[in-house]
Amino acid sequence: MSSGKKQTTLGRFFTLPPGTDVAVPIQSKLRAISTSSKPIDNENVASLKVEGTSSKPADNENVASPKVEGTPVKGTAAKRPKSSPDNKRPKKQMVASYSGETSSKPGSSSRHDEVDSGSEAEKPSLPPAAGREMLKKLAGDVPPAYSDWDPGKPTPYAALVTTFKLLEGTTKRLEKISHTSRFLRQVLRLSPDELLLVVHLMINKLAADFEGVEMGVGESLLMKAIGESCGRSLDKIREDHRECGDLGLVAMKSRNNQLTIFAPQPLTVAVVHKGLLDIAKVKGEGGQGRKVSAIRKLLAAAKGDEAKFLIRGLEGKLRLGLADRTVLVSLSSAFITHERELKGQKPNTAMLDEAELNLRSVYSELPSYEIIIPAIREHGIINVKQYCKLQPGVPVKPMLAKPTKAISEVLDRFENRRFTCEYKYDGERAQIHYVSPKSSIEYPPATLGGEPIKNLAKVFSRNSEDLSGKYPDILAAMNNWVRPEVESFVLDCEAVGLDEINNRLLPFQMLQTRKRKDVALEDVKIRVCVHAFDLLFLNGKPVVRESLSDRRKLMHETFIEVPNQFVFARYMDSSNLEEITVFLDQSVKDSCEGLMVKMMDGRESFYEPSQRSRNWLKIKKDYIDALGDSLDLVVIGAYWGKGKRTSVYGSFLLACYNLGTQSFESVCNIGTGFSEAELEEFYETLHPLEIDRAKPFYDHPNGNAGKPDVWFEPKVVWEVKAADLTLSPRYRAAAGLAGHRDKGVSLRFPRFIGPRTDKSGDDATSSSQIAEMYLRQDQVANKSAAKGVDDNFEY
DNA sequence: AATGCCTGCCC
DNA sequence: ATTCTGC
DNA sequence: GCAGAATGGGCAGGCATT
Repeated sequence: MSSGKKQTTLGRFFTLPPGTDVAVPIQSKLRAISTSSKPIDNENVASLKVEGTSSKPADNENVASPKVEGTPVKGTAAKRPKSSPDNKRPKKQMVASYSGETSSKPGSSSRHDEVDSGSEAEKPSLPPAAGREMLKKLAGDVPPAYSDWDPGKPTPYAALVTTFKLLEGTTKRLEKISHTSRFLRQVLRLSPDELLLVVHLMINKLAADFEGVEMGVGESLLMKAIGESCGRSLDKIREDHRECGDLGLVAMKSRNNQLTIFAPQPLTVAVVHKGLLDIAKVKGEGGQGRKVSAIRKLLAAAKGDEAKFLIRGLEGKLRLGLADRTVLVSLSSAFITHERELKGQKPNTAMLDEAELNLRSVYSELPSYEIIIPAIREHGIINVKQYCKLQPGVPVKPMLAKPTKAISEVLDRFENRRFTCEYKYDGERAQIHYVSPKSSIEYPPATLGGEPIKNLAKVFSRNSEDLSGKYPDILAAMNNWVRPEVESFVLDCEAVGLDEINNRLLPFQMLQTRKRKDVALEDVKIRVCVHAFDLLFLNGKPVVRESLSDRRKLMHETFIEVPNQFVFARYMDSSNLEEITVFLDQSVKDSCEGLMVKMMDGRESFYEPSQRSRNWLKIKKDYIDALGDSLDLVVIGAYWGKGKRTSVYGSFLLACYNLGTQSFESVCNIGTGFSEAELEEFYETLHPLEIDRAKPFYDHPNGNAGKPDVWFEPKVVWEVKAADLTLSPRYRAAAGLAGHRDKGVSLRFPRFIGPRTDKSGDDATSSSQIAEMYLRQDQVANKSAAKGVDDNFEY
């Protein structure tokens, strides 16, 4: 199933007004292939059960191994192979035609493949034929999809929406880039001053993340607005939403059924942007009502698909298969093509590649379109590098890590390279920026119309939010650990909660209770220790293109460790499997999540997230098969899926079994780990088990909040994995047994591993086992060991 | 003033 | 966060 | 392997309701 298909897939009972082009729901087709809907209630099912309950052809790999009864703890659960590729049901052919376009051959590689293929000296070779076709399109042989508006006049919102529709019509990334680039070029040609606005609407942002502009609008308010705007009841809207899994579609449908008396003024990109900004700004008493009426006003001016994308934008999910990274590439192509066009020429492949590499590298240092776009317009995409450099005040996108399933995988990947292992701390990412008042350099403003930066101390989050107001303690202590001669720096760290009494790190759940806004130094209750692991900028110069080995050295020379305030992340440089294993174990004992593994030398160790964002590896115990907490839980409810999960269950409510009270206590929802085929299958097998209401022996809060859309007979059991067990205000599992009067236990990062067809509902993991697993955890066990009896301690 | 619901943001 | 999927 | 889109628990903060 591809994203393009999903976006246009509608619910089972939902129909659109005539003239709306929408793909046939795949589910109906897949369901026809699926045969058996026999409930899984048989106790004596042995090895062949999996086949009995699915439409899969016989396949030796699908034999579920029997499992020791009654021991659903760590690592004992039977492993169930995932469906092998040849099991997959035939996929629907995608209809992705637009103006005579022939799509490129499947399997053909693109120039991006070439660029990413990883050699140290990467000079892309010529792409194969299909790629060249695409490049020609990028270079502008095809006329714009939306006819030109008057130059200098506002960009019609309809033009953007036309592009969005084209994007929905294909799953191919190169085609998406082509459409996007073509439209951006049109904007550059006709209304260049609006390019920034357009790009912002494409990535669905109103301002830089660190400016803290919040929409304050979610599903609830949107449903209200759509209902009011179209004169339909909230219940009707909810019903539609359940059926088509997308509020944008609901809005479009509702508007199309509505008689419009006055033809509204056509929306422009600028008007929409301003409208959204105004909605975001609304605050205070009666604010929600004012937000709703502002949304209504925008909606009233929206025609057809405009309503769909307006609402999707407000919901924060455009579902275009187009996000930051693809826009970045499209933008580079648009600029170079536009620049060449002005000279009556076209860019060749090398130029396109150069432009892309340039923009990626610029964005890597200074991820702010607000600054980059005007700079490119002024200096050209080839020269812009000199003008846009990493600087304090603009948060860098952080390097991320790829999960690895075994230490041996790490060794394979980094074979013959020098690498380092660092503790992976369980806190909050903190990118610390600093410019000393004594600094001789003045940095450009971080935003359009902002002040130049002379003196600054800020903390940014993993997602570039400004956390300075949350961590006044970090900022106030900086003079303890920054050498006085330091002029400026950007430092990548993890802020971790500190238990000073026991001299340990606090669990994340504890750190989370810190206040967030405008915290005064005296009000800090949870102390924090900064664990620094990388240096991105020092004394006026970016160091992201130095090797990690050099960056680390610089970092150690520049800062002073102060116990419990500022330390360097603990690390070990070894390629020895056994030593790494020991270090991993040690990290867990020290309240960490596992290890980060990073290359030490060469290009691959640079800090360039837009070039290769997942160049680091992470290894945690629960990634390793046969390690980590595994539970067998009963499916007692489900929620309707949205977006690409429309018309199947998108997530499920799971429970454990309390042997004493003979009741099923809710543990968690689960929504990841399923293949699309499995989601289809589970809809088939669970739908017949739906019941009107919760069983009296289901223990789950009564409120509307966590109530599933449907309840089930307690028959189906699944194996589920989690990183940790946590105290829960919301779930009932082992309530009271974990040493905290009313709180139950839930799972951190739960994911689906496989069905346990050999188990019936009351064979599920029991409440007491869950309590035991919770109490056994290092952080819980060690805490009371150190502190003495401490069972009434409340988080 | 207390409670409940919603949203955004951490992981 | 974790996981799956098309390219 | 990337990029995108599904989905998790749980907290503070802000508004609405009682």
